[in-house]
Amino acid sequence: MATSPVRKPADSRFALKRDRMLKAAAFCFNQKGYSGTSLKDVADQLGLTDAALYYYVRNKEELVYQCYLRAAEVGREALNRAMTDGGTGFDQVRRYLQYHIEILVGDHGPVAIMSEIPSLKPEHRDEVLALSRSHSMQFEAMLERGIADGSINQCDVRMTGNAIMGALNWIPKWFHGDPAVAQNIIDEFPRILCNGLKT
Amino acid sequence: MATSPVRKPADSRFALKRDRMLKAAAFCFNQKGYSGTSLKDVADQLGLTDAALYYYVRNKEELVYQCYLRAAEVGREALNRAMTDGGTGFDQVRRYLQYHIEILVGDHGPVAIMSEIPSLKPEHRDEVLALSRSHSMQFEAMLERGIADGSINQCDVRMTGNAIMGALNWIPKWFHGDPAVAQNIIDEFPRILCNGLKT
DNA sequence: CAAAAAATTTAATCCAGATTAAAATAATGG
DNA sequence: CCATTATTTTAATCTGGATTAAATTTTTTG
Repeated sequence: MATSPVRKPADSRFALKRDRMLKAAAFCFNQKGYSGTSLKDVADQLGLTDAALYYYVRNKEELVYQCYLRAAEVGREALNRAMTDGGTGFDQVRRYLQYHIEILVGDHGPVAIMSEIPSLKPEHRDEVLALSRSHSMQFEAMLERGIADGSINQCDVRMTGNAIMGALNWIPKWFHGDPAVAQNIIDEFPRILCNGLKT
Repeated sequence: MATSPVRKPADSRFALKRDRMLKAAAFCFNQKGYSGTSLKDVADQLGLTDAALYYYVRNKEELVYQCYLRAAEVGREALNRAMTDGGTGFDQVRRYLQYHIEILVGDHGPVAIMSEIPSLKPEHRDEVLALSRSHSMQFEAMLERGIADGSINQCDVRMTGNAIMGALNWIPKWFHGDPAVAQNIIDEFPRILCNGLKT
């Protein structure tokens, strides 16, 4: 039962296809919601049959779950990059937004909005909820560091965080892949969302 | 076939119950999405049977449709009140946000987020889409007036509008009716969202 | 190339939840 | 109190779409 020695090409192809699938799913979920998209919708995007998806994922619920995990990771990475970049709290917030948005609208393909966490099965729901909360808390902490170092105005970090996250989370609802618009978002959103934070 | 003369009590009761139903539906839709909520979910909130809902509405699709119409009207009213209030563009934006948010989180009960417009049947979809676009355009026009009168910073009104609307639309995703939080949102959100607009 | 493994499809099955029709109950008006 | 209308429930039906199993095609490997 020791893991088979190599199997490089097959595995990497599997991972690649699975990735494409998750992105196709994210795209559909963002448009029509989790329950609103059928597996056929996702399969169509890939030129596959709905049944084929089961080769990559246990069931539909696991598909959202994986999408949400990926979304959480994308957010976490943006946050981490921004923190290691250093600078004032304001700088970090600004960079976090830049990084996160670049991925949301960039070639990494669509990232799922976590808008139907309640539909996940309890264990998954709890896990994703924890990830989501953790992300919010880290962002709020970042805001607080900015307030402490004087780069960000005194404010209610909880509400400010909710406002900014809302603006981010809503992007996939109106952005549909036009590269010109993507560039516009990348250029404008970090500025717009940070403007109100300056001291 | 002339409309019956009076029938006051019955009609008003019908309208009232129908209103409650729309709010219950909006609540469910905001949590679990349109396709994700069953008619039973909505009926349970009202202490009714799922079949009873058909007395008030033709079918499930019409339920969302009505919810979205109400949401559109609520937004339009907030916008109109703000405009008739007058003042600088900035003042108007600020008041619009205040009015709209007060209704979103206030006693008027939950207002549906228009997050699944694609699920509507074509005629309804087009109509709601038109209302939604009209709202966005009016809001952007308001921003432009602010820029023209010097009360709002030069900015990309399209993106700024998208950012602010996103923050608003996301509120029902994390606000679940706690009055203390509601007050907090009312107090903070208009300030937060307007802060970045000032000249 | 031939066997084995991987990937996908075809063809059922199965079920939650929407919808409907008929029956039952509640409210109202004379 | 009766008759009528309004409201709700009970009990089917019907269907889209998830899921599964078996068969088929494609790819890999020795």
